[in-house]
Amino acid sequence: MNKPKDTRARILDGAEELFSERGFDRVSIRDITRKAGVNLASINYHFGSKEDLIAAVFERRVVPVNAARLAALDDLRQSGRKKSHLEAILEALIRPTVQCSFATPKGGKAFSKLFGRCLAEPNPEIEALLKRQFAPLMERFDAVLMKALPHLSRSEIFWRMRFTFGALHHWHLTKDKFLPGWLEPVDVEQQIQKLISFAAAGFRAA
Amino acid sequence: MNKPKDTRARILDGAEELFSERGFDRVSIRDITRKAGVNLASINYHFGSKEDLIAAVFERRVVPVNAARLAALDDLRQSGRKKSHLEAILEALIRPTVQCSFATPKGGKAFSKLFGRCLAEPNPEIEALLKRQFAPLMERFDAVLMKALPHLSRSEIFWRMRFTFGALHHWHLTKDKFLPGWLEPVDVEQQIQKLISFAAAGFRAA
DNA sequence: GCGGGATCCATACAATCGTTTCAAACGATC
DNA sequence: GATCGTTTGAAACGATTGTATGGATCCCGC
Repeated sequence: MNKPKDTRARILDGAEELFSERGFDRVSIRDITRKAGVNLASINYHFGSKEDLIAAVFERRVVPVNAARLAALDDLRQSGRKKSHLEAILEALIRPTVQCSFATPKGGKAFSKLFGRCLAEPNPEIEALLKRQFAPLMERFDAVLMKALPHLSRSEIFWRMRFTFGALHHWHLTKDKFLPGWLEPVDVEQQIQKLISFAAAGFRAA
Repeated sequence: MNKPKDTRARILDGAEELFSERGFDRVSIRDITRKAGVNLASINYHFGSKEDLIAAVFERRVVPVNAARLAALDDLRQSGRKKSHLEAILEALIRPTVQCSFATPKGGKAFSKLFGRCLAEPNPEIEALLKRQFAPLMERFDAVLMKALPHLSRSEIFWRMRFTFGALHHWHLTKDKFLPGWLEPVDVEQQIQKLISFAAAGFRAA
């Protein structure tokens, strides 16, 4: 068994699942190593500290998602006409996360909650991480949206962007919580579409 | 100094501020008692446990806010015509929290963050508290919205309500975070209006 | 002014936290 | 097969956590 090299990966997987369920502070080093079936000291050996493990777990998911968002934005600029559809811009923001949340058989559920949780975490290091990962992203979306909606002020776009992000964030965080029994099930595409059309209408409000 | 009776209140105030800044898990009993200038044992004496203190801090703010929401909904039904404005319904949901967030000179900032944080907390007791406080509220809003928007299915209303709540929640949580320097300042009424018009447009989306 | 319940205080407790240590086991290289 | 750096293992560290205890102090009704 116990292949030599995958200790790192097993820690990351176990940590992601536990973090997404309980948050960073309510999961101990011992919980993670127990779940991953590795030695207690291996987290500090491979990652340096718990904080650094958190950052590694976080970045493993967020970096590719944000890269996909920027790539979608680039595709939009190249292929499309001068002014992009509002819906297409919002899709570039929304689709990568929602898709990733539904995707990987085990990581999906964890990713969704993890992603939502990071935005709510009081941990100052996480906050710095967020800023680093999202500041350039937001600038790009700001610029594109200002071209698509020239009648809106920059501040107005900022707030509507924040509301949109809030809807997306809260959906991730409560993805499978507080759901009433009568609710009709939705697949990935329907969920993406619901988010896009809600946000697009919000951006188009008078 | 040290009036005899206000130890409880000083604990609640100090705890609220600290909780809202750092979250429940990153604040110790000792942090709270130190800030409140009271003895270490007084939290367990007055509240029983840290969990119970959290519940007390939470309910002190949320109960009156949710009561105000339901009262606003009642006013709407009595004074208005059979079908209520969508905007008026959303105002009943949004105004109490935003107003409370801007209101009390010191509690306002804390309330806003505290309120946003509760919705993101992994603590299972907080989750139960939330369910107890918000389940009846959501049912009432569901019913009113179904009358106001009869062409939407119940599931559709559920999701748009959740997106709206997400925008509101995220606004609370990041109220004074990640704000760019060029952003124009907004007062209470403007902020409420922005939230309402965004959400209303989302509810009216095709 | 005195008894008694409520409150406060200093301190101790057991448990758990993240991290460190150092020796043992491993894997590749020559 | 000896030797190297890398990885794992069991145990212990000091610090911090929430809570419990028992005596001092206060306040109010009699």
